[in-house]
Amino acid sequence: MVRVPERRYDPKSIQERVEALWKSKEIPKRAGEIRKGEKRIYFLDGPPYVTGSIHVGTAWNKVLKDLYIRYKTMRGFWVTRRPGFDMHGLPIEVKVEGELGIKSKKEIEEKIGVDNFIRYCREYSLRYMRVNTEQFRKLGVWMDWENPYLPITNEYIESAWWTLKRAHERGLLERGLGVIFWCPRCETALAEHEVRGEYRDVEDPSIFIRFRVKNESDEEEKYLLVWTTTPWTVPSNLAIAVHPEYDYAEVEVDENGKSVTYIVAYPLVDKVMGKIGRWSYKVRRLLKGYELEGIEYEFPLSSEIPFQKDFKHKVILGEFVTLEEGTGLVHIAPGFGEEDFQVGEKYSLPVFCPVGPDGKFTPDGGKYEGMYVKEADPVVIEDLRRKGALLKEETIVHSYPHCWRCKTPLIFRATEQWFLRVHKIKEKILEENSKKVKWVPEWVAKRYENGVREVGDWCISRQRYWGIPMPIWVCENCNSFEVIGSREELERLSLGEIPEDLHRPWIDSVEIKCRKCNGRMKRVKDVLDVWFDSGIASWASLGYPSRKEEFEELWPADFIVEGQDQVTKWFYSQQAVSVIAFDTVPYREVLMHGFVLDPTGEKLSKSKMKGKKFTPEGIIEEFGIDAFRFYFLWATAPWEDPRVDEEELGVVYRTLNVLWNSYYFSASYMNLDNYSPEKKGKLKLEDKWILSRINSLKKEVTEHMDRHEYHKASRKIQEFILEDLSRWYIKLVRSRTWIEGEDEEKYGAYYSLYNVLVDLSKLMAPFTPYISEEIYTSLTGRESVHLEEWPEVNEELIDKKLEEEMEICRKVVETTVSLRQKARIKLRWPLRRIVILPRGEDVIEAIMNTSEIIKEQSNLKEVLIASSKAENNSGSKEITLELIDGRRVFLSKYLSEEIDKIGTVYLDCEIDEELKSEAWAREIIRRIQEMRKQLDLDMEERIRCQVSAKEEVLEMISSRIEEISRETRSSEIALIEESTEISGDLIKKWRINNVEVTIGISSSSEKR
RNA sequence: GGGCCCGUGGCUCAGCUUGGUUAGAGCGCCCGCCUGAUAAGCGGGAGGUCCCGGGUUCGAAUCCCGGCGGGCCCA
Repeated sequence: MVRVPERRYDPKSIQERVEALWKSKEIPKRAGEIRKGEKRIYFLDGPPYVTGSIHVGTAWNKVLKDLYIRYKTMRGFWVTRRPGFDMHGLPIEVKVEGELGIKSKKEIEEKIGVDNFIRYCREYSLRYMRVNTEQFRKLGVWMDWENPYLPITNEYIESAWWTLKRAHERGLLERGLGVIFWCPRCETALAEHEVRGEYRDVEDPSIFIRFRVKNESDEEEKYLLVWTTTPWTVPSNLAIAVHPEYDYAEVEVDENGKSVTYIVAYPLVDKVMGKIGRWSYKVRRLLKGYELEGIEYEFPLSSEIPFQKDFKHKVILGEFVTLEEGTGLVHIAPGFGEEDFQVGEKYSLPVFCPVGPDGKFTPDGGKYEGMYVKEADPVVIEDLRRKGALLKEETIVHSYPHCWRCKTPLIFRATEQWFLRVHKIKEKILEENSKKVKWVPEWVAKRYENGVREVGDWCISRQRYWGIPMPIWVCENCNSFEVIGSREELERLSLGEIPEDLHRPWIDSVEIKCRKCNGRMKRVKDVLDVWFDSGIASWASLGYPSRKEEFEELWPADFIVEGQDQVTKWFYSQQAVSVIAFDTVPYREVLMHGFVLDPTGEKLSKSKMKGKKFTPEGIIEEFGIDAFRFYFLWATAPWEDPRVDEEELGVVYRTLNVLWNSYYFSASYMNLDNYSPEKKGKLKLEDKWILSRINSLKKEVTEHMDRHEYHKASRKIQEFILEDLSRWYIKLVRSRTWIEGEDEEKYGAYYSLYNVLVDLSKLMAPFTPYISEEIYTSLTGRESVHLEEWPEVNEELIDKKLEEEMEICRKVVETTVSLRQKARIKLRWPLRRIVILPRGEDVIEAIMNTSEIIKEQSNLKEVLIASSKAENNSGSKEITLELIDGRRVFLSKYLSEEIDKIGTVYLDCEIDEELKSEAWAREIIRRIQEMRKQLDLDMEERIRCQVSAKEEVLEMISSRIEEISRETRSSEIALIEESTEISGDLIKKWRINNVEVTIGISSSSEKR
């Protein structure tokens, strides 16, 4: 039997009840297992980083995943629902440093101890993993929270080792000196992708300096002009690069009576000479860049830097030189710039790098020893000024990379690192990707390909602690190295015991014997880039290669979904390592989602709109979990950027409220009549219509779901709830639900409502798991909607013609009601008729089929169809219409309106005595009902009424006493002369159409 | 600077693929209505340079080109 629901939509109470049900019956667990043995879908969760609380964007991300898992499960698939977390790396280290109150890497080793530090990191990451898990749970996300994959386990670490060994075996792992991003605070290398998105505007010095060309007579002063924004790199300058094919000019200037020549790229002459304040100048001659090659120049800081004293500085050639900024001559410091390094290699320049890991000048830095690079800037500038080399000093605001966690401006620095030689497999990545991966939306594929073409080799080593230790052992003696692929392999080669935990510092003490020279091999101190952790997730989370079965059954992943920032990150890192390990890509379909914006359209993280309001908890507190979920799935296409909008959240809430009201309405009457859904009763036109509509809806929603058009699916659902179910169908069947006793037509309505609500709760289950569960279980008495199958479309019930006819019917009713409004005749007042002059045959048929509905909904006595307008009466207040049955109808007082594609509606506005009396009866009934409500009477309770008004009114209603009693459940209605005192539990004076009416009602003890 | 996406009433968005009625909803505003789903619901009205400028076309919000503004990514 159908239970009576709570009167009001109260998300919190629904959530509590439903949670309790899920818990007691272990529904989430069973939903995960219910499809065991069916076709599998390998869904792979992109691991969120476990710092602090989740934000709205993270919440949306998980809701999208949950929606997919629930939907596919309902469709009959056995979906993997294992969550993952990213737990290693700098972000955690930085947080832990904060908690421990330390500021540098040195303090970790000296004050805290690496072993303690690692324990803290583990504890911290597990703590936040639990925090985040709770937050995800509270979104109704059903993943296997008991069993997440964690990259800090030995099994996962071994998986990474195996992958790295594969890379080595295939010649894709190399040790090399390279100039890379370096964070002087964290004292570690950073990879390109860690720097992406971390550019921000900063103010830096911008200086023009001159280097005097050697071997010229004292008379002739000739200078090479250079521009830089990093003065601290000037002490390390070893060369100046020019583009071989560009034109360079020798520009002559008079300086204090002396002729001085500057060499500048010809197209930049005006700009540069202006910049350095040499307004009057002559271009003496033009040279090609290659003609400048080999020119020696004097280095102004050679007395400050011992290394520079005897070094011969020369002009070299480089294709990378551009004319976009500067002078067209580029200052080269091979220790501090990527291009500098590469061109330096070509010219066999030494990699002079007098800056330590902490960003301070080393003893090689001579005068600058001990200074932090940024502190050295003004000192260098001053020195250059003193030597007459500085021509212009100003500052510029430009975008400059920062450390993604501690926000320190990065420097470039030459160090020895380990690289994955991605450039060797780029083509393979792109080829496999285009062959095997489906991108949603399609255009992301283009974005992805552009991104992959841009990437360079991947520096995977980090000079830190909390990470997967690189499984590389280097011989102290011969410098050869060995890559270890598993714990078992390490055990075989080790000279001692292997620690239980494979993390630093314990693993560092393991030594192995060199195969080449029998020397001792020690592990490199580095840990792996944390992006490597997540990159291998598709197999590491399955325990491969330690465990093989799951991998063989599931891999590659069928579906992943992440934010647009992951296009060149996780979407890429996965493909890169997968091609290294398996020669192919690790997933088949990928949905990219957007970024949540604040109400002003700004990125949430940048948002000034702080406070609880825009946290997931804040929104859920106010609107409930279902509204939160539905809102984000409804507001925009997944791949677009939704703005958090309180009003729109309110709209979604109201939609769910209307659904609840519709359900309450249905369930309370079904309960009253002890209805059971086997009783199909007799289906009327509107019943067939709503059953057709729900089946059409199932079809549409399914199609949208399969295309990941969740916004379209949810909008269709919303439209159905509001337009079809609540605003139309329930209005139509209301009167049938009031019938007492056994009634076939009433059961027809119940049957339709029941089936519609059951199907609807299934369609909505992935979107709004709580309200769907509540509706489904209390209607059906079954265990859970989340153990059910996705509703199948019953094609036989779809009647498109009927749906179209109902559309016409609704338009006619709408128009009639609108005409009433113009005529200022309330809907409560019955009118004689409308006449419709239709556009076509289909309209005639539609109107004939739905005329009962039109009559009832527009409160009319008859609906007539005309074939034509009679002549001569256009423009006048009267009209004569030819009806299709040959009769004629004359309207003396009417209003009309044309409906697009349907025809013209004429509303007869004439009110005769009979209509008037009926109208008055309705007015009185309405007031009595209102008073019953005020007395909070039971629906069944009977009353006694007294009505007093002027005689004219009493007369009008006297013939309708029976009708009034029936509608108001009155055992007695007394009409009382005006000015006579009346009695009752409640007495009220009403003004009806400007007439005073007094009504008194009392509850009569006798019941039905 | 480059790639991709977006730009439609005050606000949030449909429509654009495949050019063709008078450009639609919702929210908000104003005015009404209905009501035993009722601390809800419904209707009507006002409100638009469809970002700007060119082009193609009989006809452009829609297709093409060039700008401007926003988002993500890359430099």
